[in-house]
Amino acid sequence: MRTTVKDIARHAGVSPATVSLVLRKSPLVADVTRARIESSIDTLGYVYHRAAANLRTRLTHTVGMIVCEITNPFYAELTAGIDEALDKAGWIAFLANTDESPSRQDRFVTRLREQRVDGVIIAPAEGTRAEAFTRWRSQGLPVVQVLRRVGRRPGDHVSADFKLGMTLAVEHLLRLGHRRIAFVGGARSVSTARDRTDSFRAILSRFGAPVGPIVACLPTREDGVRAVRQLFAGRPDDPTAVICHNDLCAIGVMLGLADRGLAPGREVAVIGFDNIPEGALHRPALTTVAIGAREIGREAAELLLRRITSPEGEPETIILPPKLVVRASCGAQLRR
Amino acid sequence: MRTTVKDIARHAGVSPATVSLVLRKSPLVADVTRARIESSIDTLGYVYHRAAANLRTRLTHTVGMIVCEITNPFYAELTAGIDEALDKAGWIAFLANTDESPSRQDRFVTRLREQRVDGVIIAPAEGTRAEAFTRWRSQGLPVVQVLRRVGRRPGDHVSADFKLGMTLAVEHLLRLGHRRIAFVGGARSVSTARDRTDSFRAILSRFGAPVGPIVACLPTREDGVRAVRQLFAGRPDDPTAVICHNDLCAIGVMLGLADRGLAPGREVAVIGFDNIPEGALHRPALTTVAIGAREIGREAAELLLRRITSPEGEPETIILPPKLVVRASCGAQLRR
DNA sequence: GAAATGATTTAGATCGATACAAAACGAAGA
DNA sequence: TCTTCGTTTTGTATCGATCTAAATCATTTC
Repeated sequence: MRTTVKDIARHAGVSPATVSLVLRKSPLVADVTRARIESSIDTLGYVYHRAAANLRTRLTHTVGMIVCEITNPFYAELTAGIDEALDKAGWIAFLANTDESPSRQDRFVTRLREQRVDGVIIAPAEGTRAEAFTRWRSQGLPVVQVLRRVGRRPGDHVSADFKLGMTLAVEHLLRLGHRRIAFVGGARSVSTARDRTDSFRAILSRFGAPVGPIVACLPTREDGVRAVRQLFAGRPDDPTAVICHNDLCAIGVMLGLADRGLAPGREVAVIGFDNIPEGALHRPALTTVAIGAREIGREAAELLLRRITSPEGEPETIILPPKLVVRASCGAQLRR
Repeated sequence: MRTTVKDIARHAGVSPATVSLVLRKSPLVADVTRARIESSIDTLGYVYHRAAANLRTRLTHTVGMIVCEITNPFYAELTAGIDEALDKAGWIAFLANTDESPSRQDRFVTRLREQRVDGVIIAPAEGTRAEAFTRWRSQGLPVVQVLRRVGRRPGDHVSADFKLGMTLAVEHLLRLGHRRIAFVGGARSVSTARDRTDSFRAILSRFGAPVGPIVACLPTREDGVRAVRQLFAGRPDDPTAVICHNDLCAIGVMLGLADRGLAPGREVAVIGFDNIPEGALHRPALTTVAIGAREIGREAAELLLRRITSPEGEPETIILPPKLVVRASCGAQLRR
């Protein structure tokens, strides 16, 4: 039998209502009474039963965190950022890893709503339909999208400026003299992939440079290795530089190049996106467009908490600027 | 105003009690009635309020998952395994990332107990005191430790047989003819580190081989690089093989060796622990003692669910056998 | 046709806290 | 001494489901 507010009340010789006031740190209670009750709480080893309280207050102080792929270091970092910000505010998050399955994602959202989470942060699984978001919103569930964006309707969203990131990467390569620049990672049906592909094309054309080949690639090291085989034929018009959807493929591409006897960073420039720790220590060290995953996580958590306290506020879109981190894989040091 | 059991009861022309029976899939309800109620549930768009139900049933169908370092790919994989098994059983987990801080860990446990989780899976932060576990257990909170083990008291625990793993690694190197084998990753005050260091010593002595130097190293790539500087002096009695606490340091060691002009896999053999994806694609590919992180996660989740249903059962210790995955970094292919 | 049986359904208390309105108290002022 | 007023405390209904024991109801049996 667990100790409850009633037990404490009896022990301290007051009413349950007063105990409740103390628990909620209300200023109404006299100091002597408060002290007495607090000592009762200690001696009885009471544990606050938030779920019971929630029944009346309608706030559970919990949120859901739905991630498409927790084993990707980038998303691991994102969840760490979310967790950090929530912890600071005294909240806590359910984690659900969808592994890119929209049906798992649906199931999780249902489960989270049953638990009455106050809101959800979601990096949508590939194939999520915009309809899902309008449904959740119509059910009064605050939802913040991170990174990927589904649908056109305004909604809370935290991401990075991938267009700017791509501009930085392309400009950098053009400045280094590259004219045959390829993009690896095109075809996926998520906004973050489309953003990058589109702006890759747009920026190259804007600079009057030829738009190099675009090769589909999953965001994995393995598929990066594979993409190299598709991209390099050993002909004189092979690309001299490759921009990759993310660091995982970039690392794959570097491995694939090395397998083919092409030295990344010397014979072919490689640039990734994300700036995962692994890239900094790879040889050659990976030049990359740094997307602050932890920071995006923090911002998303803070935005969600704002939205929960004011559900009727204007939707916010927070786009953080990326930074180009120049290391060895783009050959910049070399040409100096 | 949310729809409740009462609303459904009114709509279907029955009592709330009957609706509750339908929600719990009780066989007591007549088929016609059940159908009618289910259609009411659909038309009213009812969402089950699990938290309210929990108040009576004492089971929340939630667990806590406390991880010491979510950004380590190994632990990311572990959480994916836990999440997978819980999902299958219809449960869901809170995630808390302690970043190796025992005080954060304490705070999280308190918060989880307030949420009345039915149990906790924990990879304890470095510096966790055994007293914490006895406290939690005395409070009736089922706790399963994963990997690291704190204290000597019997308790539920899922891990891998690191001693066996170390044996496999050492035997392999001895068979390849190595006599000067070093261990990188000694000093941390967690059981998984002690296990490895101790059995490193024990096994080498058992085989009558000299026990090479043991160098402290954090489980990061960076510190692996640093350890190399400490270990290799360019003298003839430098080690010819290095076994590392985990794959992250092993990769660091390989990078450090390359920086020094020593080819890992040819001039120095390197073996890690964990088998994270990154290692398979590193060049040279990393030979490693594979610890099935996802599987350990699944086992831990299943064990916790068992413990929750029978709190008085005997504590279980599940130790999964590791496997040596031979790739290029140990030079095995070379010597054939 | 009454009694017994089994299948369904339900009233009402309950889980553990909070919200609200009202009560008790003590000090100050008339 | 009696009001009045501000401070503190409390009784009771409530959140949304479940549990228990008891009430209906439809059959079957004698």
